Amino acid sequence: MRIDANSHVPIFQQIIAAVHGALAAGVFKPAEPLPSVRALALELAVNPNTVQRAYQELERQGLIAARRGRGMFVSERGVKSARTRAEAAVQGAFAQGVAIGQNAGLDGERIHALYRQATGDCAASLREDDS
Amino acid sequence: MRIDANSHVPIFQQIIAAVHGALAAGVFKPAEPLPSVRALALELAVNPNTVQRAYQELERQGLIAARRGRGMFVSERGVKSARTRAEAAVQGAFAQGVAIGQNAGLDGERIHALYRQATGDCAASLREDDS
DNA sequence: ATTACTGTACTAGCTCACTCATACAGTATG
DNA sequence: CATACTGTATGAGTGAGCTAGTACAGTAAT
Repeated sequence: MRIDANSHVPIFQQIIAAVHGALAAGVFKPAEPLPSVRALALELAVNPNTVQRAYQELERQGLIAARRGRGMFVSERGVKSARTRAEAAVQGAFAQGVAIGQNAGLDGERIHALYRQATGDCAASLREDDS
Repeated sequence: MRIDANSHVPIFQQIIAAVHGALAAGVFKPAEPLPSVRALALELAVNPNTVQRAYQELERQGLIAARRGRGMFVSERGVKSARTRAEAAVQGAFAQGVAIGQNAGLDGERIHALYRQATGDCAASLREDDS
């Protein structure tokens, strides 16, 4: 997991997004443990509380469950729920794009053309893997 | 023009977005004057400086031009530029959606299905259950 | 010149969010 | 119990960003 300290996106949100993706993609299976708060904090060179904040939000979303003294575990429906959330996020992004286009007076055909361009140009949006 | 004071989006950005949309949609024509800083501030019940900040950004983007003592005017290429910007924003939103989907391991077909849903359900972009 | 409108610059205050240090609480293992 | 690991709570510090008050500057009509 990589964190961009220079990003305008808060660290804890980057962690949330990373776990979201990992869960949805099947990197973590249900009932599997996640890295401990301190271990992940050490790896990312951030404060344990920052990781805790991310985990707390993920728990609130029902993706993971905390067992005091044991660790954080992927909840039973965590993987499925993460995928559902990912789909909702994708759909939300698309809907936002459509809304912007409609607000600017673009017709449906033009908007659809932009979608085609975006799908063909999606490799450009994967510039998340820094060195 | 309507401003949501309770929104987490800064007022000046809401103004920018509104003018963007109005320009792209043809509400304002080139060389036409925009509402004065103070008039718009009064209408929106905000500080003139907040409007000024929005106008300043719009001028930096080349959409409008200020004439001291006269007012703010839509620049010659303002409308066209606004439409270009809107299209870029739409495409960016689509690309982001695709990126999220791919990161979550969704295949192209599933992503495309979500796009279809979004086009039919664009009101869903006002969802905000998680941060 | 006066008046009333335009945009602009400077600065202060204020709020909010992120991050972190520290201390507390529970579990497993010897 | 002692140790070493887990997660959790609290409060402080810091910094950034938004907003607003006030004063300055240019234009135009009376």
